[in-house]
Formats: sequence, C-alpha cells, structure tokens
Amino acid sequence: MRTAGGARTMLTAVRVVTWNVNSIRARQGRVLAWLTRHRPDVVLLQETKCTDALFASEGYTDTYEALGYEVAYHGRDHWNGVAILSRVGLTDVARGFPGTNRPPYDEARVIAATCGGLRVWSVYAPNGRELDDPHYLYKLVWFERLRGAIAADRSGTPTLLAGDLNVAPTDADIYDPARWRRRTHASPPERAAVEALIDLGLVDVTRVAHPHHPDRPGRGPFTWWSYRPGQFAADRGLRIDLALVDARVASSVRDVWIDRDERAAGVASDHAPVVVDLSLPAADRAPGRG
DNA sequence: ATGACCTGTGTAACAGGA
Repeated sequence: MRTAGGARTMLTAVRVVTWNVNSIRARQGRVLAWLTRHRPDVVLLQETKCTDALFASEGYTDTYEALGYEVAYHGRDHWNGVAILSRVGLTDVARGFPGTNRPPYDEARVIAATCGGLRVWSVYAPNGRELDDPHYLYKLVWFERLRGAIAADRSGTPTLLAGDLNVAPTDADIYDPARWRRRTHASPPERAAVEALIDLGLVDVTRVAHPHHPDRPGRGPFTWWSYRPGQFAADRGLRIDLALVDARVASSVRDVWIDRDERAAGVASDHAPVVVDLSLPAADRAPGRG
C-alpha cells in the first residue's frame, strides 16, 4: 500500500493481467507459476478451452482459491472459454451478452465482474478466419454486441475491458502489414469495430505506454507470435491482446508491460500476458483484503 | 513462393487458431 505524496489520498497498487492461455489444461503449470511469481490481483483469462465442470473440478478452482483468489468462469465446451480470478473481491458476475444468445452468440467469449472497485471484462473475440468466411461477419456483429453490452453497463464502476480482441488496431501493431493487408485482424471493418469500442470513452493503455517497440521504431510491441519456428525469435508478431480502460482508470495507470519472457518459455501459450499496474484510490476498492 | 506449430477431439486425421 502506498500513499500519494501531496494529496493524502490513500492509493493501493492493483495489478491486473490479461492472458490468452490457449488451454488451461495445457497451461495450468505455467499459470500457477506465473501467479506465484507476479502476484496479480485480478486475472483475466481467455481460451481456457474447458467446460465450467472442468474449471470447477479438482486442480483448478480449488488451487486458485488456495492462492487467495475468488473465481468466476464461463466455458461451454472445448472451444473458447473465459474466466476471472480476483483477490480483491469478485461480485456481480455477468456471462455472455445481455438478452438472447442464440448460436453462435452463445459461445463463451465474455465474462464481466466487479473486482476491487473495477468493472472488469475478460473477452475473447472471434477469429474471423477469412474475409469471405461467414465467421468474419459473425466477428463484426459480435463486436457490435460487445459494444452494446459495455454501453448498457450501468454499474457506474470504473471500467477495464481486456482480452484477445483478435484485431490489430493499426499497421504499427503488425510485424509485416503488407502481408496482412487482405487477411482478418487487419481489415478496416474490424479496426472500425475496435474504434467504436474506444469511442465509448476508453483508452488503449498499451499504446499509450508503449508508442513503439524499443528496437523497431514505428512497430509493435506485440502480444502474439505464431508457434511456427522462428516467428517469436524474429519478433514477427501482432498486438491483438488489448486493455481498454475508461478515463477514471486511465489516470490510475502506473505501468503497462508485456511479459515476453513467458512467451519465450517452453510449453508457452502463443499469447503473452499483458499486465496493467494501477494505483487506485483505496476507497474504490472492495473491503476485506488483508 | 509456401510452410513450418499447437491444442483438442471418437488417438487419427482433422478443426481451429491467427
């Protein structure tokens, strides 16, 4: 716990991480090691690739609880799947979108909760596959529904939306923009969909904290690298894992960092954790944390 | 130029990823 110098306002460090783990079963060892090493307060997971039943079973929820976390999850089958772990309180959980969710909108891609004075959303956008694939149109409508859900949220709580948005917002977020010009993740409608989210009053905090890759002016930093040989080593990646926060949260951001060391490890996810370190007014936080 | 890999599933090729 820290106090601000002049302002006498009690501030508390809150670490939030978003991480597409590409299967919680395949990644559980790495996830537990990461939690132990970095002690995040709020963990937004995507692509857990497991059912609620498996997440509730021995070795997952009980293990996180033993580390001090409350747990909320949303998974229907062996695809997609999102979850939130929090050791600063976890209430008002919402799964999926408001209203009817006929297939494919019943896929487990969204979970929200209130944690430590933040309304956090863990989201996993559809991939899109190809520009002429029906899945691409689904992706665009899915973003409209996400925008509607954020706009309709009446919690009044400062908002932090993070996850795998499967869109590189600008050409600077792609190692080789020309190569991706006619592919999903870079198309103008997808970028417009992310811009529409941001237009709700959100800030892409990674871009603010890291205007450029330290070694590649005008490029990166990235959060995803293909598993194919040489891609990570050559830093041929995309920035598709984003953290979008409203103005109240933006003013509390102390640091944003991408854990490339985790991506470099053996049996790693193809996505790196993206960490947002905040200093929140203590009054905004849920009571009960020792 | 293209593909290379990883995870899950009816454990053998596939679907899906990005």
